Amino acid sequence: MSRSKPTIDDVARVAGVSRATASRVINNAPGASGPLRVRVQEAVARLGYRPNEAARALASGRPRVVDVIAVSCDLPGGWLGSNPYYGRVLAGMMPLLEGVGAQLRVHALTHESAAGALDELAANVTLGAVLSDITPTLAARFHRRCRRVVSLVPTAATVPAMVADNIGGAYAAVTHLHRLGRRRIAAIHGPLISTCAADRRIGHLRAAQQLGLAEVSADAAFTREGGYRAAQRLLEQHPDLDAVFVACDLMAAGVVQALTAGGRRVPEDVNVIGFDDSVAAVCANPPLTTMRLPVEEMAAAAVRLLLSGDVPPGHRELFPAELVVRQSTGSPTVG
Amino acid sequence: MSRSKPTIDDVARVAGVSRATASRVINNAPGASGPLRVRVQEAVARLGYRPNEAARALASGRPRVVDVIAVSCDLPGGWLGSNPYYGRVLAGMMPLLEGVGAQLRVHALTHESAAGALDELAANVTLGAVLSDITPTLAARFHRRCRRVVSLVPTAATVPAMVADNIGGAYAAVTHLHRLGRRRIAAIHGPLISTCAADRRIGHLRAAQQLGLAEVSADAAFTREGGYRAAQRLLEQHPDLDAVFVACDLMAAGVVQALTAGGRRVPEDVNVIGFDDSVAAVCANPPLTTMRLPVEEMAAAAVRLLLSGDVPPGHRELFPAELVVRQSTGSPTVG
DNA sequence: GATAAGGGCGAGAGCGCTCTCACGGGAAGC
DNA sequence: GCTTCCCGTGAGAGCGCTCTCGCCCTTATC
Repeated sequence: MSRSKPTIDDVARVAGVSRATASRVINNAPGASGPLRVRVQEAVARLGYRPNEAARALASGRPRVVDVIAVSCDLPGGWLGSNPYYGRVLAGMMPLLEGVGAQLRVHALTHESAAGALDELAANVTLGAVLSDITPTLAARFHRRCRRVVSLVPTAATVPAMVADNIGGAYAAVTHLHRLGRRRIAAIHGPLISTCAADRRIGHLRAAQQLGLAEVSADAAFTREGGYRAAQRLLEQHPDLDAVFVACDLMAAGVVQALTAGGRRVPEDVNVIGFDDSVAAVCANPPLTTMRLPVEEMAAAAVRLLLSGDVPPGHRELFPAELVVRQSTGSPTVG
Repeated sequence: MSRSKPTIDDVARVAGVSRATASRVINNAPGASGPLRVRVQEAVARLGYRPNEAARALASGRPRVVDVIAVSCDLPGGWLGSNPYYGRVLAGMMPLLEGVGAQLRVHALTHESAAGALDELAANVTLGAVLSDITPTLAARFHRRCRRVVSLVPTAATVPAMVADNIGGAYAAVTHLHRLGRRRIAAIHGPLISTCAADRRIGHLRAAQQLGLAEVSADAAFTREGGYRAAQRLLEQHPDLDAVFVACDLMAAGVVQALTAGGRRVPEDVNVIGFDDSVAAVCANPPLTTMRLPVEEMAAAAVRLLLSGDVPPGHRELFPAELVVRQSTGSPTVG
């Protein structure tokens, strides 16, 4: 049937060679040469042959797929739509995968469905999985079932991870505000379930203690609304605050809005510093000073480790957070 | 070997049934019943059996995978990291795919590599492909090679599409500004290569003509920087403008910043209206009035069509853009 | 000139699963 | 009590590919 897609057998027949030789040529493997190579290539071109991924995966036992897994609190995929952070993860992986002809599969799970779904996923991991958001317990469980996995957030010690220096970043952020002469520095932290948020909290507390600052803080979800409301609360309780350290840019954008709405000028009256350097930081007005996380680099490093085939348990690389100064802390820098 | 993963044969042996029956139970297919069902399920649980996706895909001839394809101008994946729009596409598809146990594969292509890569992809499309960003030519080519495809942007007429009413939305946006009493309305359009941008331009021009407005506009890339610079240019040439229609929120966030930097108050001096209702719109300060596109719904509708199995060429559904009023056009609404 | 060594090539056995088909036994119909 | 039908079950043939073998022909070695 000319209707159905050509298979490698068709190619072999047309080229007048065996299926094995056709396979060798198609995969650029040694052991076939000269005129046969050309004949096979011609046949491929003539038939418009494209290898079937599924068959290739089954026969070789190692499909070329990297899975990205995020466990979020709410709707499956809710995070992807609202938090620009995750886009950077995918963006960082893409060029590398492109290079080796691997594919990217995205899985968004809710906490309820996570346990079962993760087992299912673990059984079908091929090149490897990247955990972009997950709790330590679930990560450890996943790692127990599948070794080819790298986490992008701090988790159990055994799980290989490419993690940002959240503690150091938060510490540096608070220190920066202090250096600018701010003394009544409040903090808005993320949800406790997030290990990133927990680390940023630690960094903040450490800095506050060392600098002798009062520990003024509020908790919020990693959303703009969360930041907005937390800032309102903070403003009520501490109307004289002169700086806010916010654990995520999305929240920080809300904080700036709340401050403006509350009659404060940013940065003149109150300095704001965010975290992540996501699109929310540059879209805020004024643009946010923030701690840039090399998310793309971390994601790329995770993929590189997975592609290397050797993912030692406990392997951990720490990526520094870098201060990006924009206008929300008083710099004249303009985008 | 207890080392290697259990197969369906192992399950069948342990359960004391045939492979066929095991398959029936595992897939919830009719034709197996009573005690056998239980025995198979017990065996599955005991062995920790998980079906192999690749084998399943090969044998059934229809792997459960939906591909999302975007062709961007720059780096592979660059768009994903910088434009929150695409996250919404993925988020919209996720719940539906979850429901049917299908997977989501993401492909980010550059214009150079697109042609060849698209052919490759078209040959391996299974449940279907969603084109989230592509030129009409490439879309038509893809559709010629693979019918199971839906575009989320306006393309060639033959390609099935779930598209937003970009023309009507832009028209409504400009009309809204006019209704607020604004008369010196400028526009910032997106790149010509984007059909969405082209349609929004048409809508703007149509409204400008009907309302008797001067056609003041600038072009920019769909980025915050692009919006910022275009606004600066516009402000130089037309310092008296009192409103700006911007073809995308990301640009609009930059526009607000440029206006603020140029000493204009938003919304008092200049009204700004964006497009998309992305995270950039709510992060901007003041939050942006914008034309909300039901991106998630469009993406979901695309998936639903693909899952239905019947994707008639030329099929097209138009999704209305909805005005979301926030502060950048003077409303007192606060997030 | 005989034997060893090497490399190109094809035959064929799976990879783990789905699905068709044929079989057999119990219920229904006469 | 015999035929007919139906439904639960198992045997087995692939799905399209990779990869191991072993064959055979060529080249190197003594």
